[in-house]
Amino acid sequence: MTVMTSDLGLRERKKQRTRQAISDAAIQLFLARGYDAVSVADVAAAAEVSKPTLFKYFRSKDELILDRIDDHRAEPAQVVRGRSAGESPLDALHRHQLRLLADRDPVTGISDRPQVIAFQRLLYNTESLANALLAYSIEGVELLRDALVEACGPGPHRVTAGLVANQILITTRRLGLDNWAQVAGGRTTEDLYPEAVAAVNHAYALLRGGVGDYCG
Amino acid sequence: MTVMTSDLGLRERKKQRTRQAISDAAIQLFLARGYDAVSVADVAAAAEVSKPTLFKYFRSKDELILDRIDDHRAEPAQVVRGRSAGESPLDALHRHQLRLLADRDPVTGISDRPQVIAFQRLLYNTESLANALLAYSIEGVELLRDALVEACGPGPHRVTAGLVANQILITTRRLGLDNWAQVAGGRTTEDLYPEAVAAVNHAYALLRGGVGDYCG
DNA sequence: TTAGTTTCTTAACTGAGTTAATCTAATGAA
DNA sequence: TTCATTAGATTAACTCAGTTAAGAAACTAA
Repeated sequence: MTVMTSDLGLRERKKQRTRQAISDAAIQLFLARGYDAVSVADVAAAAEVSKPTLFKYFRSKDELILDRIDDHRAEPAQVVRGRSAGESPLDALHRHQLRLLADRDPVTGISDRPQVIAFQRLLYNTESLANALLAYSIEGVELLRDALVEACGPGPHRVTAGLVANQILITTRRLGLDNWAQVAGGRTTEDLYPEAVAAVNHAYALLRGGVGDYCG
Repeated sequence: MTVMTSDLGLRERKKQRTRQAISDAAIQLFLARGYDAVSVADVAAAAEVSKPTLFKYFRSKDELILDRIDDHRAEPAQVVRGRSAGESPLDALHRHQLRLLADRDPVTGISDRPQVIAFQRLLYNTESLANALLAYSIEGVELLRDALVEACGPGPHRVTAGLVANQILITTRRLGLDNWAQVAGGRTTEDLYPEAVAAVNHAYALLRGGVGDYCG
């Protein structure tokens, strides 16, 4: 007679709890003392597991943090593929970006939740994490390129779709970084939100119409 | 009576030779056996110095490689600042890019020198190096942004110049990566060169005129 | 309950990077 | 030339990230 508390077996539930315990201990310690001042041994001890166990759940120290970031890598490609009939890929991505902003999604760099702010500070102030995040943010280029090719063809040149995908992703990243810089500088979310919307609109206008008007 | 062999003292000359010896040993071993299969201790031994000495000359294992890459980070900003009267920043950058290509500069991804090809393979096939390279390639954004602001003003929105700088640098990187992929796939330089020129021209047309024509 | 499997711990290891004490050798002034 | 100064190197020992192997503990299914 199995207990009905969960669909998964006890073993699976324990694994989930262990993973969560490690992750929680890591975030808490990193936020309290800083990434570099905390060793993985400290995290393991706080989570009451051994070091090898920690590395069975997380591939590296970086991943203890990066795991907490919602995976947006495949999103742009999905947005392009899932757009409504008659909508252009760029319109769909633009609309999606405004949606994320309205939801105050952490990727946009706009959030007033203190935990989120502290977490982002950790991310952007730790070199190895910031580098990993940059790599992460354009990891989806090929996916987006494929989606664009599907939607619009390869374009007039072999490199077109890839270049466009790159521009879109780096622009998204920059917008997020820029908002974060403002928030880190003390701006409030309410204060910043209209500007952030305008920035997204402006960025998409740049993408669509080019930078020729600005700087020749 | 000082010997006239060099302007620098013996001590300084020895330092230069030591640095070179470490760098040479590192590249040679990495190319022969692969980055991960060679330890810094191996490099130090081959260069006949101690490990702490190695780390006095190079901050990390990565830097043993990255040190060999010509520093192009400040170049875009310099190109913009040093452009001839009447030339737009984008035109200057475009021209500069074609110049690098004509010179078969390694950054362009086009080179038929086997050493360069082997070196690039090492760079792009080693995750930590590829990540570092990505970070490196857009490290000059703020410099370029400042140069653009100087040349064209901040633009119609707070974020404009930064977004444009980002797009230019990521585009340059992508062009290089794309060329490298072709070379790595067996294309010859002569074969590829005209395409690469066309790609640069196309990329700058995209930057100038936007992607709107391609994908809405 | 037990056999079989998965997961955990312990202990010891490799490799990157650092630190402190000690030693060597280039330098420059007497 | 000589010698004190000082920059640079070495040795040895250390911290920390990440891995491996052997065995102990515990969930699962019968």
